[in-house]
Amino acid sequence: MDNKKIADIFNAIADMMEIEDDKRIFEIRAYRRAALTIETLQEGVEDILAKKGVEGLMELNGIGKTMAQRIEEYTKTGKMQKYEEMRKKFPFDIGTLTRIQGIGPKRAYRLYKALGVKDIATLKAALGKHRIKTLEGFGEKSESDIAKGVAIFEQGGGRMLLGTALPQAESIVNQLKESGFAERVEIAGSTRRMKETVGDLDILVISDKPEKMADFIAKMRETEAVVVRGPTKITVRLRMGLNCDVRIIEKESFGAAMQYFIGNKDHNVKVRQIAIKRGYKLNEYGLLDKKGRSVAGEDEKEVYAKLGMDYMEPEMRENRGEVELAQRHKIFRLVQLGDIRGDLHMHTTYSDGMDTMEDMVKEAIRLGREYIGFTDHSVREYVANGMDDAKFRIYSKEIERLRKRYDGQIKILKSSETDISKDGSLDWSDKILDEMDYVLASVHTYLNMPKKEMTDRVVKCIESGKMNIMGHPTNRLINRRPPIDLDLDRVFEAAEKNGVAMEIDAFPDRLDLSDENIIRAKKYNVRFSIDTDSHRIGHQSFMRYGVSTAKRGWLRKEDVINTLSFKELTRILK
DNA sequence: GCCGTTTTCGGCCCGACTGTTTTCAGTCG
Repeated sequence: MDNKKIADIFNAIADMMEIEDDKRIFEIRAYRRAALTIETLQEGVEDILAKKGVEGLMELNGIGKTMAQRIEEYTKTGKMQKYEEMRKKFPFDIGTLTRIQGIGPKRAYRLYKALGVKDIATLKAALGKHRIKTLEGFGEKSESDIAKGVAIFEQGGGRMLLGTALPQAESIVNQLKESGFAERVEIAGSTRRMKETVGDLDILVISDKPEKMADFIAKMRETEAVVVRGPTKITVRLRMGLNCDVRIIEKESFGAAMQYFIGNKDHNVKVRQIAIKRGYKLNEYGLLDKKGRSVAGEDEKEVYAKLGMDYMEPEMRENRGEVELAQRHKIFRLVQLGDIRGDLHMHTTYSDGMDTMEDMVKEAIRLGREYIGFTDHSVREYVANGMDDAKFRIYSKEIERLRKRYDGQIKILKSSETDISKDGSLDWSDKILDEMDYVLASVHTYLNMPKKEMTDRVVKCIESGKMNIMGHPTNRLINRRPPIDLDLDRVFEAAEKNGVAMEIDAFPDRLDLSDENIIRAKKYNVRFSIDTDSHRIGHQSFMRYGVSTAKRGWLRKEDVINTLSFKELTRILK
């Protein structure tokens, strides 16, 4: 897939144009916007070109004729003329240098001109000799900031899993609430939108003691260092490796600030454009009329309402059509955590789980589940201690024992996470499959099969009529393993025809299907199952990540099979 | 360079903080 590379090139072009002539700001922005679109695209640009040509690319947000042609040029020749020409004028690794905190295009260029800095290695050499602080416009502080930026860059500096970042954010929120200096504390930013990975934490606070609040934040046990500190904003570097921005907001502006700091950039740009069309100005302090008087600000819903829009949940605010929907007053209710009645994917000590079946049952009862399904691995999954036929008998007996023991408290379904073999068959005999209440089937082996073969394998299994749920359909691991190469449209089409549900695996490093792929699957009449894939009792509370991913994919309650009553569920599983 | 319920030209979101300046450029979100 060329997407990442093309996005990097567009960003580099924008950087170089900014050095050359920063008055062409709108052209520069156009390149950055195109880069963002391409980078977050789930489909390869070469696939779009193959299917719909340059026109297909031009349907994308921020991609016009020129950008589309440049993308096509790159996919055909491996080069982009515009970029190659500009590189002659700026022959240094601007893309990498500008990823260092504290270095933008202008400073990168000056470092290159004055000190011959071309990449990280030459930058480190210049730092070692303390040459940077001697340059005009730089000083002692700039040099040490850049040194810190390099250190952060080298230890990864990447985005963190939501499942790691959110608990940290919640812990900080609780501490701020208990500090006595805050009247209200809310998480904002991508964490609030429940994006699968998070680049930093954003927290909004109402406080009438901003100085004391900032002192408190600077001294929290999680804080490693203060990055910036002003009267309304403090940024700290957390020990866990994320930056945390805390903004101190007036009560009468809190809703406007929420609106401003929750939506992604594109969502906010659109909402502000709507404000302008209606004769207002929208910023983090409020919705202001021509005379600068605030017409809304304290309440977020009020801000949207004054703009003629429905309120929408944070998970929707990604500029994927929700703005237009809200203007037409067509925002609908998304599936909620409270709608979930059961969990259909969990492991126990019968395969690779860490807790016993009975402990898992007790935890599920504690969480208020009406039903659960056990899905220990089939024999081929030997690395996960998969069960053979004999072990399945014992597993089966234990499920029956627990059904009686916890009768009236919870319903227990018998299943197995069954391997989809290389040839598309299932890793159990039909006799054993018949004993199960439903079959969850997943790909775990031969992950590198070419697209056509992999798709044939999965589609054959779906069409066998023997499976009910496809477990973690793309088998990606966020930041660690790419998805298997599937033609998802063919998979979803087969799933629709055969009544097979697609799983939304809620495990924080899976979130599979992803939000984007859910949107794609929804074009077909596919249903979904949001499951935790728990391997110990604590994992059962991962459900919230799955539900938020479903919300990000715009799912309603009726799209999700485990919102059904036990009776309805067992009926459709048959 | 993109884009369209103020349309094919003329707009394009807005502000905070820092360092090194002496009124602001650069960076970041």
